[in-house]
Amino acid sequence: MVTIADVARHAGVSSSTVSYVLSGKRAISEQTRLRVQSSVRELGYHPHAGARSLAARRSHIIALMVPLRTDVYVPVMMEIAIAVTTAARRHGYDVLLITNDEGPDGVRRIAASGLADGVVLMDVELDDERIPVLRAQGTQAALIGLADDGRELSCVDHDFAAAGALCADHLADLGHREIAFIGYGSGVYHRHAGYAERTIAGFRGRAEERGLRFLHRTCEGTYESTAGTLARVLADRPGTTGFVVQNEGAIGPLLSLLRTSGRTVPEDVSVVALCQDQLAEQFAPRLTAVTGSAQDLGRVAVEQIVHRLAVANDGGRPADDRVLLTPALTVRDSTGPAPNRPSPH
Amino acid sequence: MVTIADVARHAGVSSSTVSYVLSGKRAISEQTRLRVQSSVRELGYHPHAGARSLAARRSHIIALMVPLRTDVYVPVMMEIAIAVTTAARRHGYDVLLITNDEGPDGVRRIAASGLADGVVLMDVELDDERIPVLRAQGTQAALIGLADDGRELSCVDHDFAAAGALCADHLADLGHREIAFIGYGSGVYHRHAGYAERTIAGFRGRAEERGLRFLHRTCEGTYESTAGTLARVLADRPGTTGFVVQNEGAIGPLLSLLRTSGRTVPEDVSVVALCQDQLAEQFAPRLTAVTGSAQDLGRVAVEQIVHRLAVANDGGRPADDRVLLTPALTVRDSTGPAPNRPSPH
DNA sequence: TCGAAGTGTCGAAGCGCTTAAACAGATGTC
DNA sequence: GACATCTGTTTAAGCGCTTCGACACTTCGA
Repeated sequence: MVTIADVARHAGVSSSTVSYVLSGKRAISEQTRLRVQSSVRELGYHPHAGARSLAARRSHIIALMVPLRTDVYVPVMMEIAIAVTTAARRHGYDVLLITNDEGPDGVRRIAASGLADGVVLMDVELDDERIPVLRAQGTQAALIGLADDGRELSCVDHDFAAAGALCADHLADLGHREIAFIGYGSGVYHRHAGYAERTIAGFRGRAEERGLRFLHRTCEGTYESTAGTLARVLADRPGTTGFVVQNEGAIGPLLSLLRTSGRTVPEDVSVVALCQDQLAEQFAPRLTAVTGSAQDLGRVAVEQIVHRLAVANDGGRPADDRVLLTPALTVRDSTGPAPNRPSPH
Repeated sequence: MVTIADVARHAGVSSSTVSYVLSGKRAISEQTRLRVQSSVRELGYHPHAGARSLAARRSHIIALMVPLRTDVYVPVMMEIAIAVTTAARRHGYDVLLITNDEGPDGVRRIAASGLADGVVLMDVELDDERIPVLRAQGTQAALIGLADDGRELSCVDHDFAAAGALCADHLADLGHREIAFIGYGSGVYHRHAGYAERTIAGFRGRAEERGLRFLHRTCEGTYESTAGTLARVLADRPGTTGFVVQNEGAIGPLLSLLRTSGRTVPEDVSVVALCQDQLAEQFAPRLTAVTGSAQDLGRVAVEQIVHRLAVANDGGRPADDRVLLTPALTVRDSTGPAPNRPSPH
């Protein structure tokens, strides 16, 4: 193993000089700096992470707590996790992966052992039991999802309300008057999952402003469930010409079922999906979709933590910070003008 | 921060005694042990990870290198990552997430800095450039996927050849004689991705033994691509009554297209999928599928590393180890006896 | 010309832990 | 009763790094 002392010897300086060259915390002459840097390269020196974290009391590790089982679409979670990792690397941090089944104790363990300098929590619930632990330990954290009580915390999330409103606007603009909102399974709403509630609230608000009639129906995302939901929608509101789908699993079945029932998209009915663009592109027809960037979510969370750590390190008290990412609607082939046939009501 | 000295003082012993109680590396009287343990609990002591890794020269961290972009179905990757994490915790390890875009340098960095004791590599290619680095650094590793040269390495993967053979057997047993194998996009085969090649080889071998005629066609997994592939298959071999699908993205479109073209599943044609059970359950009809456990993949990889570390720590030289997990076929509603109508050739 | 201020480097303490070696006391052996 | 053995505990030496304070040297202002 190559140590800082080896580098120092090789460059003919003291080890503290090598340390200062590497950290940039003190002025070092150009000449010395270059000599040290070339020794580092030549010897393939990498500082020992444990020694560093012991001496500097910072591990340069961010913990990422992912939900074990989730109703969040898994590829999106993965995208966030990878974005967190690459963003962290850009700031000189590594990412420790921990699962939610460790619960609040996991947060305690990571923080108390100095394993991580900060924590990114995914799938935060409105009243999350990990949050009091963060406060008690004084651990820097960024939450993906909005907590009930955001005091002294950093949060980032999609602006789901805006996403819902975008859907309503788009369909209203196209002249649709009867809309069905196909949401997540009922369990998600019973848990009061923030993203689900905020989306439907945003949609409802805008739909009312624009004078739309609409129905909100839950759907588990399987073929059978989607078939049942669709049948009920068409029975209750046969004049429905617009669909908003938030459950990724329901999209394929819905398109299939609409086709089978003799409705063409977008001539007879329009479909707007709340899902990532990549998924929206995979269906036929390609779906008009409202998307927020999962990558940005991860990146912003990391930047929030890095900022909090910097402030805390300078003896400051990081302020709370709440970022909502604006979603975008991309028009594709699944939405068109409302058909002219008179609405049956 | 609570240190080992605090615990020692609280329990009225020396700090080395506390250390020995915690590690179990030396005999400690029952009485002392209990006293120390209760002090640990009372003070909420967690050993400082950096100090521990510095002194013991082991970080108790396993690095997990995930592919950045992949043709592997993302939820499967996530399942593996989570299985690695939970398995690692069971053995007292944490998991550091690193992305493949760091490449071989990433492995070097992690190993040289003592950040991780071992590395799990996902999505290993037949001739992977990270492997020479592992050998050079003497880093313990487990590969998920089979490397070209497995000397002194631990590998684990699904037995994709057996999975392919299972598909052939099942369709042959049902009396099908003309089969189409819908594979991954051509890029996957050009890269000589092991799992794709081994599956098709296993399928081909068994198909020939059982006297099946078959066609292997690539498919990118989008709706358009699947439509094109299916059209060509039906044009070339109109008598095809059995389909094997390996590309997760092609399943939905294929079922849709078969229905549209007037073929019912499983009365007219049978479909076997190579995908996880959870996905197979989501379609209508529910799919007969061949599955290997992604969780086992992660668990075995961790066990391999933990074992290698234990052997290496005792001064031994870990042997190579290659585990192939046996896949299972679950019969559901998408396969049935071949129809009686005479095959047109 | 002298002291003050600035610049670049070094020495050494110490971060919290593990572990080899020493040691104290009980127990067994001849 | 002297000595070896075993058990349980402590002492102390690091592990490789960061960082404070000291120091030597240069530059500057008065």
